[in-house]
Amino acid sequence: MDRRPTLETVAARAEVSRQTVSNALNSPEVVRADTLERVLKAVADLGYRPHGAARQLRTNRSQIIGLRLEPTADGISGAVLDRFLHALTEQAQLRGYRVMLFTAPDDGAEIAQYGELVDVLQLDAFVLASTHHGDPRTRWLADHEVPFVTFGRSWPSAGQHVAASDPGAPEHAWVDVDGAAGTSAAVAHLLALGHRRIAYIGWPDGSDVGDDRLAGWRRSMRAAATVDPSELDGLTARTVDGVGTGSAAATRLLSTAAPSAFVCASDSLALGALVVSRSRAGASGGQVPAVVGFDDTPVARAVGLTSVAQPLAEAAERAFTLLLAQLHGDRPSSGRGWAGHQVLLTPRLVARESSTRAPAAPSAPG
Amino acid sequence: MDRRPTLETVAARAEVSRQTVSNALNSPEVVRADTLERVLKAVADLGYRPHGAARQLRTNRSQIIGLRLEPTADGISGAVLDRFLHALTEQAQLRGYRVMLFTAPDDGAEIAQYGELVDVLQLDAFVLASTHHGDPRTRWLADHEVPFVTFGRSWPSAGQHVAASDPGAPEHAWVDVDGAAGTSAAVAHLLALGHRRIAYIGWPDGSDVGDDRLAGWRRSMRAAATVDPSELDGLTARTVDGVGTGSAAATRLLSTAAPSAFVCASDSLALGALVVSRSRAGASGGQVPAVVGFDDTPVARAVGLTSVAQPLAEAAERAFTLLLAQLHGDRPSSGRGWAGHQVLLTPRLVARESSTRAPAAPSAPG
DNA sequence: CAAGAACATTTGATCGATCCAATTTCACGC
DNA sequence: GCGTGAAATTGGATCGATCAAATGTTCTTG
Repeated sequence: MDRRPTLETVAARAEVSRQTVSNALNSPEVVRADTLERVLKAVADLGYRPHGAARQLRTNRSQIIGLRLEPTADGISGAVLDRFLHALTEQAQLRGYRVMLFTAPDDGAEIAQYGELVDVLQLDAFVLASTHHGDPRTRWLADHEVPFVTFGRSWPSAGQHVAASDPGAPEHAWVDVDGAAGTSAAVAHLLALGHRRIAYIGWPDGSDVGDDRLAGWRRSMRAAATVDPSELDGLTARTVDGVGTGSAAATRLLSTAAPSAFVCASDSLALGALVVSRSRAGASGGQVPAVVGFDDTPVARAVGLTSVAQPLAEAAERAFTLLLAQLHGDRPSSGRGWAGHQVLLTPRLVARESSTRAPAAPSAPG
Repeated sequence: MDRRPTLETVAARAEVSRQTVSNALNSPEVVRADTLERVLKAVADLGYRPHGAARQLRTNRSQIIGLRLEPTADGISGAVLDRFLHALTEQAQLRGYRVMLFTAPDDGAEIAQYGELVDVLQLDAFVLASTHHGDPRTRWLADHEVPFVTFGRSWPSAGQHVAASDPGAPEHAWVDVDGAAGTSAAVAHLLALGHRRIAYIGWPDGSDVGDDRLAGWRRSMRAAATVDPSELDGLTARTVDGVGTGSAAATRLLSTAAPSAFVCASDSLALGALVVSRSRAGASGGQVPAVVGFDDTPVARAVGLTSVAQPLAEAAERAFTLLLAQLHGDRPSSGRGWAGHQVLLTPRLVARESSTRAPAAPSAPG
């Protein structure tokens, strides 16, 4: 029964010292070419693999990053974080890191977990799902100088406006997807199909992400000017997320504002609108209103719903790159904070059967 | 700048030796009561936390279990593993373990990852998603004596019948959900509602899980005898998973076998059947066929689809318990293999609006 | 009250890597 | 051939815990 090889074992076989083997693996440039070759051969022959714990004990780095698994998001869009997680795991693996999971019922417990994970397992960094301004979690991490990135902007707290005059040095690194650009693209897509009265079904006021998506629709509609700006409010519905609520909102909008298309803040809402749209086809024999959702969840693919897809693989990659920069020594500059460590990605519209051409004469119903 | 406290630090403060502190934390029963108290106070005062890497270096245990993140399951049911993962993480955390993720494009790469994770990070065990008989992954793990559990039975390989005469000692520990019991419960539910002609929409032959679910429906239908056994084949549709294929199958069955209800192998198929059912209501004004899905995914909840829910939290808990047994020394017995280390859980039916009462005179349409 | 067992605590070695300083080897110019 | 500085290599100390065995303390008991 041979024990697993250690540095010492390899050293003996290559007839060099422990340290030279270590150098050959970690700083090959300081080892003479022929020695290097000999050492690497010994490593290969013995199938040597460094012992993580031993290395960690000495270097104080675990090569592990932590991620909190959110309490099962029961919306349809739970799959979003799932895909992000997958991409992140892949990225980490590719660059010599691993992802460790943990759970916590609330922010306080999450912070307690940070402490434990940093002290006991020496996790090198964390990735957080969306945070808000002044979040106790980001504060804790920053205070303890633990590198981290968030997926989702750190939105300014309610009431605090972001003005050009407010330089507000960024508090941390983040990666996010431009929701406004997404709904904007949805509007552009529908306009190109000939739609003019495009309604919006979104979430109640107060959600940063929701407000952002609404803003994109609104901006594009104003720019297109296919309806009078005063009509925009009438073309907007705001309701809690869900399929049923989506259906209700769509029904209401159809009877009060006669839109020929819906842009929705989520696939759940869109699915609700889609059901109403399609049933309308059979019932009144008229044109089926077009529907566009958000997040491109599996459901969207399944039911042929046009949806705005977040570039999750790229988000994960950029997030990890930002982490690496910190792990390699990047620190916030005193004046500008974490300026330059933010990435805003543009989502992509995936067109499917749910967004069809508009009726021939949309503004003059015959 | 104080360094973080070590055993030595605590020992000094409690005026005992290193080892006594270690004992106080790991085997309190060997430490005298008053000493114990003094030590624990010092631990609390200093906020001491053991250093994971140091412990691991000595004990050869990482207290980490590995789980491969599958390449994003793009079906609707991807959420199933997601919820299992969450429950597993929680369980592990509760019992002093952590979950580490990794990815691999295929079985070979997965095995390579095992090697790396076991050698370098000394993962204590693995949890695998469903496996088949003679799976190279389970063989590798067994050969290397790495504890593991699978979520999903190890089905006998094709062509090999499971007979009472074939003792076939179980090859490993597993936890699974009884699919047949699930579809059986669905049939019972529908029978209770007065349905007699209950059709089944499942996957093509060859999938173990699929065949199991079909068997449950078939068994219950034979037992109920509400239709002639010869009709059962006509009430069965088998198609690849998907919403569109589900719709097609439902339409076909409705015209050829006139069922009043559908039991489906997945929520995707069920969603397809549901769309057909509901449109039929409006079109022909007749009774809406009932539909039951499988997995109780978020979509089912969203659209009001009755579905069979897998007890994922319990599955995770049992899986972890089986792992712990192995981590605490359980080994396969020479004759009976891993007998006794299998858990088959019964799923639970979640009734929603999609399963309604049958027409008054189902067998005598008027 | 001494001898021996049972209990409590301490000490030194060890896990396998990296850090750091010391030492040896090498290349080059004079 | 030798001194010199740079390059290459080495050996000892160290990270912070647990193991194993030795030592010290308390409790029985004849």
